[in-house]
Amino acid sequence: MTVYSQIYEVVKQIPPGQVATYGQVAMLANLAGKARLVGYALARVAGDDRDIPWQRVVNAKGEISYSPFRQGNDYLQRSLLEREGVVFDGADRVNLRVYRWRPEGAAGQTSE
DNA sequence: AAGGTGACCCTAT
DNA sequence: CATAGGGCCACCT
Repeated sequence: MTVYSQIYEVVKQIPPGQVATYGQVAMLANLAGKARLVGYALARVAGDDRDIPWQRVVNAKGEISYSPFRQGNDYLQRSLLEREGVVFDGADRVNLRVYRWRPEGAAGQTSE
């Protein structure tokens, strides 16, 4: 069992049509403040393990983290999300206010 | 066994 | 809003 496994477990829980930020996943995986590890962990699994919906993890801005190391997997990520119904705005970002995953009983949804 | 590496986030200017 | 700087580790060879 590794720390990364914890991250994967959290990512696996993200429901279709919704997204989570690296920081959010880190927090849920008990790694608050170590958002980078989430990215690093996913980099290790992308394209190798389909059991993990890595596509549903975006950065804090709601954007996909593009990187040359991903060899286009970043663009694929966008396609996969759009296929799930997630819509990107003119700035290539998703509205986290709408698509952000809310684990279990996440309350605090009074208005807005 | 040590070091390089790699998909981030937040605060202040 | 864009840029700059600081902090964060675990995994693989």
